[in-house]
Amino acid sequence: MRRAARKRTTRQLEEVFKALQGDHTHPFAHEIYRRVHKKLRRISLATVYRNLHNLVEEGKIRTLLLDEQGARFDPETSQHDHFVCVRCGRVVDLFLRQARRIDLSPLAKQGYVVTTHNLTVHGTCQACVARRRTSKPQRPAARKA
Amino acid sequence: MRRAARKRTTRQLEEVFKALQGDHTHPFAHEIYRRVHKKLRRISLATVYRNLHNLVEEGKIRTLLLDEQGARFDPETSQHDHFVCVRCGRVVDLFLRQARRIDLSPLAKQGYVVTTHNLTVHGTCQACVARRRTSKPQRPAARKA
DNA sequence: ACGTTAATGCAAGCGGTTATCAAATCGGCG
DNA sequence: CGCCGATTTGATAACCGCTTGCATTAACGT
Repeated sequence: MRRAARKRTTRQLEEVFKALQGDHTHPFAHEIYRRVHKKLRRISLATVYRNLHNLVEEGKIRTLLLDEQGARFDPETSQHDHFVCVRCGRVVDLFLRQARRIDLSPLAKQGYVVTTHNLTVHGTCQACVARRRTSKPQRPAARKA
Repeated sequence: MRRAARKRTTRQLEEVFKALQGDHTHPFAHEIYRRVHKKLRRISLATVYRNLHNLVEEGKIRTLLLDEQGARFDPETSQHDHFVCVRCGRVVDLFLRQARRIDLSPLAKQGYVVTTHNLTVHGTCQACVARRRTSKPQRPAARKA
């Protein structure tokens, strides 16, 4: 269903946006709800979702679909990539110089119109490597895309 | 929940595997169910999911999480990338020579252990470009990761 | 301030996926 | 080859993340 453009700026929208500012943890909607709920006790999860979508539509934040756990949200809208730790689920921003050099011109020559591209790297983060043989995965190790 | 390794080979498993052989459309589970159901009229969707997971675990097929529509399955297990058409939802295999040159050694130097990486390109496919101004998107245009 | 109408909060609903469990079936063994 | 225990299946309910319908609340142009 097509969503109409936002027309008003509500306290709820502002708080959802603020909850993501300066955040680098790529939280899920329920975590953003948790944060905003501290300020606006009566806000509902549906409103958080609606405002997240509004912000995405306006290009103020981005949606990340990195694993089967659901959508994450990222206030960093510039082109960058992500590393997903398959043990703890942590997501880290990557700014790989080389990755930006991916040559998509063969696609253009075939008639494709490219709008975006995403690179996601899966593996084990430093912290989880360190405790690799001493503990179990933090999450039901995400199957990767 | 941890899944035990498969111990028996059933007709259902074989048909699920065969339904994907030679397929390049990256179907969803329900489409695979539809195909297998023609051969095994009594098979249930749950069995299709179970056997898809078995095959993924054994490395015979791959799971693709490309958009919010759910998991797709791919019999091509060698390293390759994907193009997703945001208008019609079609997924095309990409074998980009340049993409394979992505240098992930900076990650290794920081202590990350890289197991896989996926590049997904979003845009409009040739067919959809051709009819761009004459028709509407085939699907509720997928938000991209 | 007022009124219009968008946005919210709540709860029900939805779609993909997974769990439950009795019944069917696989396959090793006699 | 048929038996029997263990695995897998089929049917269905449950689950989980997310969305939607609707009555109520609140932006904001006037």
